[in-house]
Amino acid sequence: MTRTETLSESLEDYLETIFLLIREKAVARSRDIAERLKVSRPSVTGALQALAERALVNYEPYGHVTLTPAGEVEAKRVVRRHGVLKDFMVKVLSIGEAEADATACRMEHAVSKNVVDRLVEFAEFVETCPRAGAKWVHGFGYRCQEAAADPSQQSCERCIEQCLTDVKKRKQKGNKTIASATLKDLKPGERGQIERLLGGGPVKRRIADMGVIKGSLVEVVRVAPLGDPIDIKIKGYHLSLRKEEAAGIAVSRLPEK
Amino acid sequence: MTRTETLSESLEDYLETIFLLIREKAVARSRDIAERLKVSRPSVTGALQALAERALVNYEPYGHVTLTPAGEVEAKRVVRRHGVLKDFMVKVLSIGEAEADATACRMEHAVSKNVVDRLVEFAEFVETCPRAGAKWVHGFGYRCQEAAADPSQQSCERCIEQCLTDVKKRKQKGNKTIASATLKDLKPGERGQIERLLGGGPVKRRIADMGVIKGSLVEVVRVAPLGDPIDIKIKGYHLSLRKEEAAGIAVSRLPEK
DNA sequence: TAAGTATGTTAGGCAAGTCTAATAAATACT
DNA sequence: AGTATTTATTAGACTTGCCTAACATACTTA
Repeated sequence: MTRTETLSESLEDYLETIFLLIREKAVARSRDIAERLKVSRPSVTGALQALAERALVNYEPYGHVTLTPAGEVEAKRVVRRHGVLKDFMVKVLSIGEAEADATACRMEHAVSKNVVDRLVEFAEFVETCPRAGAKWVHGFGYRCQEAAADPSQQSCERCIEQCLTDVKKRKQKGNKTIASATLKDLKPGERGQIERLLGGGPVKRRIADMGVIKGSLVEVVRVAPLGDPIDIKIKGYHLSLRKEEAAGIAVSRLPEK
Repeated sequence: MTRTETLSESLEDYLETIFLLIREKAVARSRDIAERLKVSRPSVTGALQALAERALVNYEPYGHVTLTPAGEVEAKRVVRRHGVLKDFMVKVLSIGEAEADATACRMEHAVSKNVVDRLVEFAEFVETCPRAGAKWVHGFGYRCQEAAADPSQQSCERCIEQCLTDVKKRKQKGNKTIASATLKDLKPGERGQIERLLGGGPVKRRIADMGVIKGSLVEVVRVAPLGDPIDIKIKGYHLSLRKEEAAGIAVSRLPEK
């Protein structure tokens, strides 16, 4: 009668790894899990049994491992936390990929949904607001030391003026392009800001459930060979859309980072 | 022959708690440690023994617990990580005190010095750069939604213009005040930006060791009754300065958050 | 100063998570 | 098809970190 409601860090790791392996290689073999997690094979077996007991994976000895619906939900939550933390470290804090990944692995067990959401919002804000923007963020170590070194803060003034002209430019250009682009038109790696959700089908519900509002950032992760389905990332969530669905989401393109 | 080099999360927690208790109440009693950490008394004894084995605390049965120099160094590192993470969540992410504290408790074991340092730099940058600033950060959930809702981005433009005039104002006022203030003049809670380190004594070395440069943020945490010593926070480190030492650090006052 | 109470320690047990060594099943290769 | 090899599992041991119960020491105060 081992009825543990909370998932230990260790089990979260296993669940995450299983999810990612299934994504990547279609099946999650015990061997691969052990390798990724740097543990012995028997440890994996033990974890699998524990996860099965909690009804998060379908497991039987020597059989294939799959996630139950509940397990998938849980795994996605962990994966999202990991991704958000890593993204934040890489894009905002300018930490190297490898270190960000390793740190995210350890941090992902510690943060609540609330903190993750704030992190996403903040990162979006920083990358979106013309007063900040990706360039500003990446220069944070340099530009403002310069400003501090110069008490008259000339450089800050210049910097802000530059920003102001950027906004004006964007404003002019913006009015032309905004109406035309939809999510379907973006290429992998491109990012956009949501303008409107046309057609109120289940898609609208699905992404509205994630707290997506007008102005939220969306990134196209992958587009399948025939343009269908389209893999997107919104607010740290991954989502798969059919081509027609993506066509119903009006976005304005965002400049590459 | 238990020679473990790395400190477990659990032991880090004990070390941190001991350090804080000594700070607050002069002595760390087993009872209080147990209460803070929500563990039983025997668990504390066990942890104390483990820490003593690692030469981080001076411990003998029924005796007072003190930190060894090595233990103090380690404890300070943990405390700093905790403080930096919490500060970031509270000040930048606008997370509530309680949740930020609890989350920091769990995250503090996961982040490397590098990440902590970047976090500090970024938070300082955000709070210092006139293009961002505390007000901007706190409004991040609101101001830019407004901007996004309005494709012509009028509000952003206004916002930036406001920022520009702020800089001009600060520039005028700044030239008068900068020269006069030193760290000794700040009251608890006030923050300033380091202008110069006058006199090259050991203090200069001590704080220069922490990566403090011209422009770094400094916050006065506590001033003892007679103005000596002064407790300050720099780059997430806590430091105690004598009055004369503080007088040798020229700062420009920063507006309250 | 001699109970009586608060505080700290030892002993012993339990759960989680890991390991190695040995065994069983599945897959691959003549 | 039958052996070889790879892959997965069981068994058993160890560590960490926690607990409760019982015992030991230190402090308090009548």
